Amino acid sequence: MNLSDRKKQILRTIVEYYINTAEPVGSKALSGELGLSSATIRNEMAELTSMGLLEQPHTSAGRIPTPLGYRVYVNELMNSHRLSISETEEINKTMKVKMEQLDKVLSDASRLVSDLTSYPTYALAETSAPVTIRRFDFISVDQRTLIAVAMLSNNTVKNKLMNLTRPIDENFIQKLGAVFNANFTNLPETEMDATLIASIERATGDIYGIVASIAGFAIHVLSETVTKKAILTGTSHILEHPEYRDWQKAQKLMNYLSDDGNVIRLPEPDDNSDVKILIGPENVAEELKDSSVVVAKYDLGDGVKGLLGVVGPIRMDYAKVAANLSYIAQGMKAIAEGKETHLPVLGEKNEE
Amino acid sequence: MNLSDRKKQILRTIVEYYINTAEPVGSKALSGELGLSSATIRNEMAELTSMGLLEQPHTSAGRIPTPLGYRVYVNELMNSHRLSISETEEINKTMKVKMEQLDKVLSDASRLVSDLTSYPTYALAETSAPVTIRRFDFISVDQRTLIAVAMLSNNTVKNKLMNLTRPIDENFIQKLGAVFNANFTNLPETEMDATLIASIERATGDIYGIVASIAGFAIHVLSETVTKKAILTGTSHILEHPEYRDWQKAQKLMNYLSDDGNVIRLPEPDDNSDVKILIGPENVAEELKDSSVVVAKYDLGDGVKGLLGVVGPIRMDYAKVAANLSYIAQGMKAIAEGKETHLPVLGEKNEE
DNA sequence: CTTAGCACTCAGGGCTTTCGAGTGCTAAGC
DNA sequence: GCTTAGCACTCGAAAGCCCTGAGTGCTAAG
Repeated sequence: MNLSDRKKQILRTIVEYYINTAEPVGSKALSGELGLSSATIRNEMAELTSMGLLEQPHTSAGRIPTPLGYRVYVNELMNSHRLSISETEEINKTMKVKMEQLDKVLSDASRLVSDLTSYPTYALAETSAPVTIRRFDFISVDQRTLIAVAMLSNNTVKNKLMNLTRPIDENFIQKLGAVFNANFTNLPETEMDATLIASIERATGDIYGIVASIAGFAIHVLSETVTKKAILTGTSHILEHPEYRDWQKAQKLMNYLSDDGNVIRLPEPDDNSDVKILIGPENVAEELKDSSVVVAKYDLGDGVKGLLGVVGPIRMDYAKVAANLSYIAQGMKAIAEGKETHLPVLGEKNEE
Repeated sequence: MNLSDRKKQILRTIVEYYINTAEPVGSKALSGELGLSSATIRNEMAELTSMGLLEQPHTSAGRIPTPLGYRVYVNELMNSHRLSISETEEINKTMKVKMEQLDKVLSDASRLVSDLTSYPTYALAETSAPVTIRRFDFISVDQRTLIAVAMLSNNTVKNKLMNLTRPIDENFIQKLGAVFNANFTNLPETEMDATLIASIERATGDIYGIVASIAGFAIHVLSETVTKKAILTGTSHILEHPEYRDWQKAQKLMNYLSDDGNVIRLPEPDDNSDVKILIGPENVAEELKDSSVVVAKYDLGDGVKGLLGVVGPIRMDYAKVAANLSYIAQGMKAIAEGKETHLPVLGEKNEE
C-alpha cells in the first residue's frame, strides 16, 4: 500500500483516536492535532475513503477505519508500543508470585493479560512432542492397594491408586515392574494393543486382573497428555466496550469463547513472528467476524508450548495488546521454571 | 404469614406468571385464570400489596412480587417441581458419561445444571476432613532425578519430580524413605516446622539439599488439598434475562462471580435441608442484592463435599431450579464413583 | 362479598422538530 | 498547484409531544 507520508500520518492519527474514543473522527479534531486546516484534511480523508481504508458510518459523521485500514495500520504504521516502566513493573510484580503447576501458570498469565488489557484472554497449552512413558513404578500401599506411577518422556509424572480384590504379594509387584518396564515403555499409544496386553498378562501370570487396569491407566495417561488445555479469563470485560452493548452480540461472542473446542481451533502465529493479529473479517469463524484476535506463542520447554491470546472489538489497541502479550509470553517460561521472574524493565515512560 | 386460601392462590399465580413472562401481572389476566372478576382480584391484590408481598413498578402497571413475596411463595406455596420423564432422561443420559477426576465431575455437573436451567452455575468442592500424608515413596529415575510420591489419607496420591545437582546414591534414597516415613507422616501442616525439618536433615545426612525440597513439597501438597475449588459455568446465560439487559448490571454480577473467592464465600444449606434459596436482598453481598441464589449440597464420600449453586434474577423459576439442583447433587456421588449412573426416573410428565 | 362501571394515571411507542457535527464543493489566497 | 475559508447540505441523535391502552382505585348496584 503506497501512501504519502501525510496520508500515513492522518490514517495513523485516525486509528489511534478512534481506538481511544470509539467515536468517528472528524476533520476538525484532526486539524488541531496536525496543524492543517480541516478542509485539507477532508480532501485527504476523501481519498483514503475511496482507497477503502476509511469509511463513514453515515453521511454526516466522521470517519472510522475499515478492517483494511486497521490492517495497514498494524502492518506499516503502528509504533510498537513500548511498555512503560510502571507497566513492566506491574507485570513483573504480579509474575513474581511463584507458580507451581501448568494449570496455574496458564490461568495466572491469562488473568494478568486480561486485567492489563481489559479484553477477554485465553491461554492454550499443548505438549507438542509425542509423549511416551519412560518408566513404570509400582508401590504397594497395603495388601490390597497399589499405586502405579508412570514417568513420562516430558518429565511429568502420573499416578493412579488401584484397589485389588485379593491380597497381592511383593514378588508379583517386582515382576510387574520388570515386565512393564521391559515391554510397555517408550511406546506410542497406538502400539498398546490387545495382543501386547495379553502377552504381558501371560508373562506376569496376572491373577488379579491388574495388568489390564495398568494398561488402561497408561493409555489414559497418554491420551490425556495429548489433549490441549484451554483457559479463558475476563469474558465480562467485553461488556465494557460499546461495540458489544447489544447483549446478543456480547452473548454470541461469549458463547463462542466458552467452548474450549473453538478456542483451541484459533490460529497461531507463523514460525517467523511471535504475534499474530487477525482483524475482523480476517477471522474464519463467523462469530469472530466482528472481533479481532491477537495471539502470541510461548514455549515452556519440555515440549510444552502454547498460545496466549486476546479477543476484543475490531477497534482494539493493537499496539498495546501486542506488546503486553509478547512480553508476558516471553516471561512465562521463567515463571514455569519457578524462577524469580526477572524480565528486563523495558522502555521509558510512555506518552502516558 | 397468614393468608386466606384465595390470597395464596392469587399470589402463587402471580409469581408463576411473572416468572415466565417477566411482565407485571394485571388483574384481567388473572380473572380468566381464576374465575373471578378483575375487580375482586384488584381488591385482593391491593391487600397483598399493603402486606408487602406485591408491588407496582408504576401506578398504571400490574403487580410484581416483592422479594418478600417470593419468600412466601418459596416457603409456603411452591409446588415442588416434579422433573418430567424427558427431563430426568436427559439428565441421566448426560450423566452417564463416565467421569474421571474431581475436576471433571465438577465442571460437568456445573455445565449440566447451567444448560438445563439457563442460569450461571457454580460448583464448589472441599475436602472437609483434615488431610495428612500417610506415606512417602522415593523413586530414582536416573542419577540426578528423583520422584517423590506422597500418598494422602484421603487416598489420593501426589508426586513431584526433583532435579539434583549431583548424582545421588541408592542407599541414601532408602534412608530418605525410612526417615520421612518415620517422622514426617500423619502430621498436620502446622507441625511440619523448621525444627523438624532440620532434624530430618541431620538424620539423613542430606548433602543434596533435597530434604528441604521434599518437605516443601509435602507442605504444598497439604495446603493444596485444603483449598476449596470453584468452577463457574454459563455466565453468559445471564444476558438472556431482561433484568440484566443493562450491561453494567450484567457486568457487576459477572465480575463478582468470576472471583473464586466470592463464590466460595456463598452460603450453604442448613444441616437439615438440602437446598437453600436466597432471594434478592437476603444475600449479604452487595453485588447479589438484585439476584437470587439457589444452592444444594452434595457429598462424594472420602471427605469430599461441596456445593452446587445457581445464580439468576430474582424472578427465577425456583421450583424447577431447586428440583434440578437437588436431583443432580444427589447423582454426583454415583458419577464420582464412576458407576453407571442410574438415578430413578422421577415424576410423570409435568404440566408441560 | 362480588361485580360492573367509570374516571384517572402513566409508561411506551410513534412522530416531529431541532440541533449540530461533519461533509463536499467552490472560490480565493499563498 | 496546493491550501484554506466559506457555505449549503445531510442526516443521526436528542428532545419534545401526543396518543394509546393497560391497569388502577373507588363507588354503587346486585
